[in-house]
Amino acid sequence: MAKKRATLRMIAEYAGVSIATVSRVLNNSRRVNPEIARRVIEIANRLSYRPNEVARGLVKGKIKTFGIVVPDIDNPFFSKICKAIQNTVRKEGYSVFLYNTDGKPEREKEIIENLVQRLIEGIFMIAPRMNPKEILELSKEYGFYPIIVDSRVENVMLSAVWVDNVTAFIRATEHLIETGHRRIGFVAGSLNVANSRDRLKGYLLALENNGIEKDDSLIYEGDFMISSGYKAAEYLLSLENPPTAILCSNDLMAIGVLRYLHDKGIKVPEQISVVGCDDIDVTASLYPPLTTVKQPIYEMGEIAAKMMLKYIKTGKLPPNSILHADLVIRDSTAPKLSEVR
Amino acid sequence: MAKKRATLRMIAEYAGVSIATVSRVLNNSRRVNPEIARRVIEIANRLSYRPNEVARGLVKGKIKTFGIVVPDIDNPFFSKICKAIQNTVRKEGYSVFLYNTDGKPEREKEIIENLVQRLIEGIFMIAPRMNPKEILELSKEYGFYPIIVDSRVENVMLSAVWVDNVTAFIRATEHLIETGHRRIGFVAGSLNVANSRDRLKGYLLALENNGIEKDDSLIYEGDFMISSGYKAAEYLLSLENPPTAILCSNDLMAIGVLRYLHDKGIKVPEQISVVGCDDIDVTASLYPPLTTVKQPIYEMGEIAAKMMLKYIKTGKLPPNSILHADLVIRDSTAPKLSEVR
DNA sequence: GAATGATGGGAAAACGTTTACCAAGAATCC
DNA sequence: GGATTCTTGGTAAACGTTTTCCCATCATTC
Repeated sequence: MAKKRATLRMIAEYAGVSIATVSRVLNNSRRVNPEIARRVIEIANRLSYRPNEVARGLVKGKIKTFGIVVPDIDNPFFSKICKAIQNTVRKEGYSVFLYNTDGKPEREKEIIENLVQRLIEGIFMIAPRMNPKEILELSKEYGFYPIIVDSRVENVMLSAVWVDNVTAFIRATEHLIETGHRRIGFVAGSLNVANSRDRLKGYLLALENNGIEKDDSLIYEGDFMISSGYKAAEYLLSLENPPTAILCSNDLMAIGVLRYLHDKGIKVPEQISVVGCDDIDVTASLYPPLTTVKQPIYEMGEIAAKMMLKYIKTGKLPPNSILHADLVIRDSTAPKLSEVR
Repeated sequence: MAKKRATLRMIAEYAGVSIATVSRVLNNSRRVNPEIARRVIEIANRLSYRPNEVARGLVKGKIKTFGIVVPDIDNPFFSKICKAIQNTVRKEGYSVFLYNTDGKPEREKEIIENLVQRLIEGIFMIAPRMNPKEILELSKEYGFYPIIVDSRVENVMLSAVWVDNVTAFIRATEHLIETGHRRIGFVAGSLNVANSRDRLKGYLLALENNGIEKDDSLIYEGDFMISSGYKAAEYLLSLENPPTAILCSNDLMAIGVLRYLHDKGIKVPEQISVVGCDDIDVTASLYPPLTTVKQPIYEMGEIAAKMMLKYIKTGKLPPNSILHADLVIRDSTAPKLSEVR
């Protein structure tokens, strides 16, 4: 059973040298006699020595690890970001702690405190609920380095990567307007999330630019889950004057919308157009394939990871990175019914 | 900037007592004078003291953390398991390291070594590629406690939770047979995964039980991703005598199959029936809603986590847990075309 | 050939905890 | 009232590293 793990001490004893020498050989942090080095390495291999990262962490005051704080790992958008981060930092020998907040702001602080106790070097805050200032303050108080992912931060000394959601949603809305729609339903995500507000803003700006009066009854606040898309569609179609197109703040809610429309036998895009956002993997395989705002998901995670790594190496705050999202037009949007007639 | 974090030492100094006393108060590991205790706690709060988990880990020889090793965190099936594990162990104060293997067996060993260096208490191996015996050996050599999730293990002293895939796929296949299908295509997952082999076995047993001769050309080995489902459908429909139903080893591949059928204008279920497996969230919202083998995904993760926690507490190997998977019949299956005529 | 410098090794402190052991006083027992 | 046990606080070792300092040796320089 579980033999005792090899330690520097053991190796030192076998090799007849001091612990310091062994450490130096194994980290080659200083030149040592090649003959001794050879012997030490040989013994270390024989004992299949693995350094105790915890002990190392204690003396270094930090451990080669980052934290990832994410609202919902079960959301394919977030899981892809996590995958990108994980894949990227792994190459530099970093591990990651994963924490789910279930979108609860109070959990975020709790988690950060926990992570700091573990001497992590940095924290990826994915779509955080806390506002940037609070995060900045905590980062100073506790001494960790935060990177904000998928959330706009301005006028705060914080590194972040996000996509320009306002422009993207102007584009998406205009696509609908161009194809003749004037009553466009909007299914927002939780409005305490900056992205949701930006997407809504893009939608409203596009309406304004095109001289369409905004109608609050066409705006529904969901929570990014399939079920809330379903409810949103139910609500929007129950209006006296229902929309001819529905723009959703993410694909999951768009899937819920499609589901409701299928259930009611309403044809997409013939009777109503639907647009999503994210372009998660299933989106292209839905029926009909969904027109959606394609977010550079993997890229966003990768960039965030690289920013983190760069900061660790140089100690310099990397500049923010603002990504662009394209609209990809598939088969869920078409000219408004009346135009077709 | 980043003030010095409070340590036991600092508290001890302020309170005019020894470090040991402070430690005892904060962990209330031994009775101390209530007056002193009060003072210590008060000071600890004032300095917003957080114990250094790394130092604690070093002396205890372990850190309150588990590792999760998963083939692909971006697969909704796995991400839900991870979420369940995370949610469950969190309540007992445990954190988790997350590692993606991309399904590469050599990465598994590498990751395990890395985790062990970090003094984790246990590792969740989700759908591992390594075989159980190897895992058992490693666990003894390195001294960690493994739990196998979503993979059958028999005749090996290892705790595991999995679902009875053979029975589930007998049921799924028989559903198809009952509705009149005799040429049933099978889209397998990678056959180096035990689950894939079990599902195939269930399919073959059902055919045998019903006197249907097996036809190897109807079996296609995919890799669990949407794209391979698409390719599988392409292949199966190119056969001289194509199947009238397609049974898939997971939902993602079934989505790919549906996608291909839509592209070719083949109606589901009128012209061909499709069955998936997993019942991931989108499944019910596809068009048509997919008939699928519903896996108790969250439950599996939760049970695994509870087994782990129990082991940590009692030191006793919990017995394996074999879960049942139900077929949920939705709209993607129907009597074979010829029966309808 | 003495002074200087470079090299390579070891001793020990440090990181922040937990905990075994010790000591002194209080409480209990007969 | 003396012996024993209990209580409660402190001292210091231990966990496994890294790293600073020091020292001995040897080479180099004038």
